[in-house]
Parts: sequence; structure tokens; C-alpha cells
Amino acid sequence: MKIVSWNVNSIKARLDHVKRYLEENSPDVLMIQELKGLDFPAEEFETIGYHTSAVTQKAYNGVAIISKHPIEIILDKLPDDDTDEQARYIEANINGARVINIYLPNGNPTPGSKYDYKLSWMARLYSRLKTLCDNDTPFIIGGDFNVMPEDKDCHSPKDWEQDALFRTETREAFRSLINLGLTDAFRVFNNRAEQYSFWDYQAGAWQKDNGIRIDHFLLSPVMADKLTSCTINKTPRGWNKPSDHTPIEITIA
DNA sequence: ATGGTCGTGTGACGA
Repeated sequence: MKIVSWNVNSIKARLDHVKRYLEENSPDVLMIQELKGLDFPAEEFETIGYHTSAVTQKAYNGVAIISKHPIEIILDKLPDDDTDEQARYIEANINGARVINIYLPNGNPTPGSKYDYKLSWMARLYSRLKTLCDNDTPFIIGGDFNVMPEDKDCHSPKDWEQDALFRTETREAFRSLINLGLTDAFRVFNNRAEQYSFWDYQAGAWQKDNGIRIDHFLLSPVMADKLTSCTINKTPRGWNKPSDHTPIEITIA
């Protein structure tokens, strides 16, 4: 089973990109983030043989699952804060597997309320994933984590020291997820530095390959045992009018 | 380089 995560930076602006990606790569499950609008064009995917489920809001955020197999929604928001209206979390059973798609808050600038929200969101995510671990529910979580786990996930760590995607507290919170027993799928197969999933639109970042690795798949132990590949597919970042992110792809036996 | 680029929705803000 091929499962992919991709921050598309607006589904309206990237509809043709997503359809082209599906046609050329035929994933079983495509998780997308940053839909950036209330409307989700479900029929566009249904007519080419995919089920969909989306969690949206006006203008910002938004996550969706596009799947060849039926989608049984388990949760459409991260538990433990009823006042949180941001569309960043969707959890489902697909083809016998628990699958979670997240758009973790960016958190800049730091310090400030946005960074506080990011850290509290990560604490709530830890709590949810711990519950799944405690209940022996195998799962795959993918998405835009807005976290660089290590120095080698950017070009110049010094430039990022105060950034919400790299601050010590952020990486500690990410490691606490790993320490639940989860596997960073990409690092099973590729331990090289500067393997990026995002390049800013500004200052020729793509042309200079000045990117960051912030899109991830984490797998619980039973799922990690079934993992057979994980790659970052840079091709869609080179298309015309691209998203600033590119897809990360895993294969599960 | 005290800039630079996108997208939403048509302002100002978010990334």
C-alpha cells in the first residue's frame, strides 16, 4: 500500500497538480494539507476512482484524505481543547490501517501566542498518540509537522535557532513523539543531510536547494515492521506554479 | 539585500 503526504498550499490553486500526481503515481492514499478554503472539490476525485474526506475552514489550514479504499472517519479534530476551531487533524481507518493526517501549527513568531499554541497542540498530539500506543492500535501518522527534527534537516542551523520550526522546545516535543516508540520513516532508508521536503518561494530557495525537511511519516512499531520504502519525490516541486512543499511517499507491505 | 514570493478574498495576514 502506497501512502503519500503533501502540503499543497491551496487545493483550489493546486487542483490540476494533485490530479496529475494521482494519475502519474497512483497512490492508495494521498493525505493533503493547507487546503486554504471551505470548499473541497470531492467530485473531482470521485470521478477518477477515489474516496475523499476533508476537514476545512475559511481561508486557512484544512486537511483531506484521498483514498482508493473507503474511509471510516474516527476523529476530525485533535482532542482536549473544545475551543480549538483550526482544521488541522483527521484520523481514519483505511483498508484495516489507522491513518492520521496532520497540519501541525507553524508557530512563528517566537516567543508569542502562536508559538504557545504550537507547543500546546504538540502536547495534545502526544496525548492522542500515547492513547493509541497504550491501546495497541497500530497507526501511521503523516503530514506537515512544521518541525525540523535535527540540524541536518536544514542548511544552516544557526539561521534557524529562534525559529518555531527548529527551536529546542519544538525538537524536544518532536522527540517525545519518537520516544513513544515511533519510527521516522524517512530516516530508516536515508541518513544523509539536507534531504528537503520544503523550499521557500522567496530568494531562489528551490534553485539553490536551500530547503528544510518538515514533512514526515511516523509509524508505530507494528507498522514500522511493514515499512518497505520512504522517499521524498522532488518532481512536483519543479512543476509550473508549484506548492512550496513536495510529496513524501511510503510503501507498507 | 531591514528585501524577497505566494494564497486567500478583496484587508491584512499567514507561511
